[in-house]
Order: sequence, then structure tokens, then C-alpha cells
Amino acid sequence: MEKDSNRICLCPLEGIITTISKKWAILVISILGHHERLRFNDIMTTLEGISPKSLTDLLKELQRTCLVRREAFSEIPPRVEYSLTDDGKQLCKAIIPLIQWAEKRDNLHSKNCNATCQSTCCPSKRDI
Amino acid sequence: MEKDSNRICLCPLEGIITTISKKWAILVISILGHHERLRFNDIMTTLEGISPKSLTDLLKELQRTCLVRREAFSEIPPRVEYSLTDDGKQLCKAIIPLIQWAEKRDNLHSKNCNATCQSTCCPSKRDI
DNA sequence: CTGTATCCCCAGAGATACTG
DNA sequence: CAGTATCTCTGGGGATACAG
Repeated sequence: MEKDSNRICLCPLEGIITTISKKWAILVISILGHHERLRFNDIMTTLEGISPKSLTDLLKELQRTCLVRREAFSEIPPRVEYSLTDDGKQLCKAIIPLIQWAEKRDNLHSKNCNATCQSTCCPSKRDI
Repeated sequence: MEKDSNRICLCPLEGIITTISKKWAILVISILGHHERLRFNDIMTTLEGISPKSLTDLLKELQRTCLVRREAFSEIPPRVEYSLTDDGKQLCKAIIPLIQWAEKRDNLHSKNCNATCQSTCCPSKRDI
């Protein structure tokens, strides 16, 4: 029982958890983290399966929590670009240990991840 | 765009996210991480507000995913102790950067976290 | 192209009462 | 003490069609 961690407050985490635990959220963060800026449809097609409503809902939530920035250009046809804020980029880094832990654990528990990933479950692996 | 992270697969994370994003999940993991072993009622009272059903559901999920171990003793009255598995302990460590990021961010965005924590929102701060 | 506007559905979470 | 058994209800997520 280390003294330092005793002082850690879980409140802020609870807050952000409600955001990043939303479906697709981490995927969007990660994908944006690897592309600098992306348009609505690019994200849609990369995610393969998300509905426009779900994606706009999510993007709004991510804007609200200052993780994602939205830039609209007054053109015809309209162009909108999404990118991570500095906060979003830091989050991207903060979850790396979690991803690595999950990956290591997954490899220990089952060996079929690669097979699955090549097909449909994980578009991010191909596109990131 | 770093080459290494390009190879990271998000699949396993997606899997674990569905578990740890459940309400109370991270709180339970953290609390167990700081107490070695706890009984059902201890967790209940520490969490302040969770119903027995929600807690059993969650504990079952955490056992299913090999994060928490359950030990039952054949006594009257019955005694059951919960503790983290090695996997659970590693998870506990893996989310530290996330917690720190969230905490730092929370301090930047609003200064009233401490006030809130002292009251009701964050029993973990008192009890961990 | 970038979204809204609707409608629907059910899994997750809570409240309450009860049991071995 | 450590849970089950029920019931309820909300809202997140999806499908689809449409709009600026």
C-alpha cells in the first residue's frame, strides 16, 4: 500500500471514464492521434459500422470535453476537419500503458487475435 | 506518426474497455488494489450507493475477466473475500498514467475538485 | 459532404424484498 | 453475511430518411 497513491483521487477519472468509455471513443481518439486531421466521412469509413448519428454524438461529446477540435470551412461542398487538441494528444499517450497491458494479456489468454484483426473487428490496425 | 504505434492493435483494449467502463469497476479495482482482500459488505459500504445486485454483477464480470479472485469460506455466518489477481494488479498500475492525466487536467479545468471529494462523490479518497 | 430528425430497442443499472 | 429474485426504467446506440 504505497503512500503516494493513497492521495490519488479517482473523481476526475470517473468523469473522463464516462467519456472515453463511450463506444468508438478510444478508437476515434487513436485514429485522430495518428492522422493529425480527418474529415467526417474519413472517420466514418475507417470505423466501418458506425452510424452518422452515433459519430456526431460522439464527436460533440469529445469537443465538449476538449479532446477534439472541429474546424469548418465555408465551402461548397462543405468541408469539416477534426483533430486532437493538446489534451487529446496527451490522453492518447496516457492510455498507451493500458493498451500494452491489454495487448499482452490478450496474447496470453488467446492466440487468435491476429486472425480476427485482419478481418473485420479492428479496422484501426490497418488504417492507423 | 510513429512507426511502432502503428502496429498496436486496439482489439484487446476494446474488449477490456467494455469491462472497466462498467460503472464502479475502476473504483472496485482501485479499492481492492489498496486493501489486498475485502469482503462483500466492506466493498458495499465503501462504495456508498451501489446496490447488492450491481455489485455482484460487477464482481462476477471481474472474475470472468480474471481480474478479481473470489474465496469463499464455509463458515456460519458465511465469509467471502475478494482480491485482485496478478492481472488485476497490473491493470491497477496500467491506469496510473490515465489517472494522473485526468487529475492534472481536472486541476487545470476547475479548482473545486477537492471540495467535492471531501464530501460525497469520492469515498475512495478517504478509504483507499 | 456533413450532418439532423425520428423512431426503436434492449442491456445496464437501480430499488426492493427475500433466502441459505 | 452474502448474496438472489423481480421489477422497473432510462438513455445509449443503431437504422433510416431527410436537409443545408
